[in-house]
Amino acid sequence: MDNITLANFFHEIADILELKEENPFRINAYRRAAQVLESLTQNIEEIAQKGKLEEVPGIGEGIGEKIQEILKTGRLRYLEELRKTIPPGLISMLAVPGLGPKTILRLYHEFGVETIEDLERLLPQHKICQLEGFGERSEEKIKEGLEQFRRHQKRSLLGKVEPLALEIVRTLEKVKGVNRVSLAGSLRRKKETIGDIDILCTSDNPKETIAVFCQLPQIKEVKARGTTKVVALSKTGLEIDLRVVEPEAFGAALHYFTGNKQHNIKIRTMGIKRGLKINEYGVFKVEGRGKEGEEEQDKEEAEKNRGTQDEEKTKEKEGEIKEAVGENEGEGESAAKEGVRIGGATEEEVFRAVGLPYIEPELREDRGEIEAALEGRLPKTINLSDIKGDLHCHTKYSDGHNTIEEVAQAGIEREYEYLLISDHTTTVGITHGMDAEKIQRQMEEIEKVNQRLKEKGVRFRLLKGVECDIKADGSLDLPDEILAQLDLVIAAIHSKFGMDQTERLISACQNPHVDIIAHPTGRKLGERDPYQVDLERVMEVCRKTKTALELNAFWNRLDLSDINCKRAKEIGVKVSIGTDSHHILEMDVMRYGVATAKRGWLEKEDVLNTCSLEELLGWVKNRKKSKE
DNA sequence: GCCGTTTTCGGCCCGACTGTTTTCAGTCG
Repeated sequence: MDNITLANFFHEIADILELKEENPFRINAYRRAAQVLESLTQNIEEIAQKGKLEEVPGIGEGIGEKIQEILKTGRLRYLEELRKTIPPGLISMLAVPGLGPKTILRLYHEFGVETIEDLERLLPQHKICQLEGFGERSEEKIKEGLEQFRRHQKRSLLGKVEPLALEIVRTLEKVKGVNRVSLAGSLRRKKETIGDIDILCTSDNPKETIAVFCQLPQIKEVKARGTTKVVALSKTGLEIDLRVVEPEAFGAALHYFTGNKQHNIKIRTMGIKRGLKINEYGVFKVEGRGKEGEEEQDKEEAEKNRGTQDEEKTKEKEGEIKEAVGENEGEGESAAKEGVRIGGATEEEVFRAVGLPYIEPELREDRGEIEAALEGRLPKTINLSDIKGDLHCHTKYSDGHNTIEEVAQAGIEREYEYLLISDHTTTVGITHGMDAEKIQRQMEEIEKVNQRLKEKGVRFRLLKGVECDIKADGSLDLPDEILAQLDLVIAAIHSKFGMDQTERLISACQNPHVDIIAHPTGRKLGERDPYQVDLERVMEVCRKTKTALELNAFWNRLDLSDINCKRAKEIGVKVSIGTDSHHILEMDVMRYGVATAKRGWLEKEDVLNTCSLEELLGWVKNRKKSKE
């Protein structure tokens, strides 16, 4: 059983327990176990076989036993019992923005609302606003939440969201009084899918900045607006959060809003052990923290309530507190800023405060980066500037838009040393791909272009290649004698996605001419799940045959995924980053590939196309020899 | 349910904003 399927058992338990208003820490334990399972590079089944389940952080005795049961029987009795205790539709309602367990349960008990459809039918009757504790606005908010849910059931893809986000960042940078602007959240971590856009800035005039932001042409509607924070909806229906912070808190806020949640919790917990309080306002030394500190906690409580308490009642208390924290703090922020500030202007200061070196945003997923940082074994991850060429490009010879000459020019503009022309073969019918005759013609044209560039003294070379289809029986779509003439051969699956692809991919790897397997799992984000394949076995064959696996940089694929990249590295398989571009403008998606490689902990030497041209051709030669 | 340089028991990150009520609960990130 794969880790994701297993993780879903625990997500479901957490969802149900949430609706049953169980102990939140217990819920979080299940949630955390699910997340840990999702980010493990090793198959949990192997770990279980070695009896090492409980060595996995977040998995203890209870969850360990449940995993064993699932692996053994494919079922979990505990979950099956749990399911009987609540109507199944309630779980899906948790996904509606603004609806939490309390509201869902209330609506269920008052009106028998069991599904999202029930809720949609109830809304026009205007009964919700008559409930105690609810009003016109609450009902309106539920309606808006439902609309947002319907519109945006799926998370958005990185490559679709990033351009809009950068456009807003650039606009904000020009606003008077704004000093620094940065993306935060999953967008900054370059996660393959994005829930919302988080933007952070510093400003001389926060009020004015917030006012300007709310008027931006990209904004359709403002959902919430305070003195430091705005929640808005873009015209594309995506949520955009803006936070305005003070310059001395920029690093702390950037770290905090970049996440992810588990990473933050670990950092803050490390802070607590050092007598520090870490929040979005900075790093603070708190006297008495880490010990009993009851007095401190009382004070904290009082502080928390300060901004909201009745002025008359708290006058006396307030006098004391103001003395303790200083007069000039903003309302409601004083509690957060309690203690002596020891850092927070930069993210480095936050990490340093807990004894860590800087950790890149792409690594902040609580996948062992904090432990690695502590032990001084953080990877020196790959950067876009390390990429020496694109190893997957299409031209007019199949379904690409540009000529060979144009593609070469685009490669030169990106300061590449080389670029692999890799058009489809004929089996991929709709692409009008290449047969043996057509590819001969293409090779001749590539030679001519290379010759012209050489004469002009341009240090750039087009490589002759192909994206050869792997047929259902594992054979390739071009004869070996043709493949032998090419500089590099990519092989990929484009049909019969229903079958198990393990043997099909393995036989392709074993062909002496195949250098790279493209988009190895066939997934299309938000469209198509990965096909059935035992990637572990394929990777093992790749290691033996020295075949590289592609990280397809196109944002709707990003295949290999970050976690699979990490696994490839562990097994010792090279990763080749290719854009699969069908238009020269698409060649810039390389940055999403590099970001995903970073998220997979890949270093320069793990990636094939960080090699110079000579090294690359040497690698091919050496690989061919070892396959013979 | 997990975990331990604060503990094998008793903690578990921390704050903003909204709506409805007037002191706080709910939700979100």
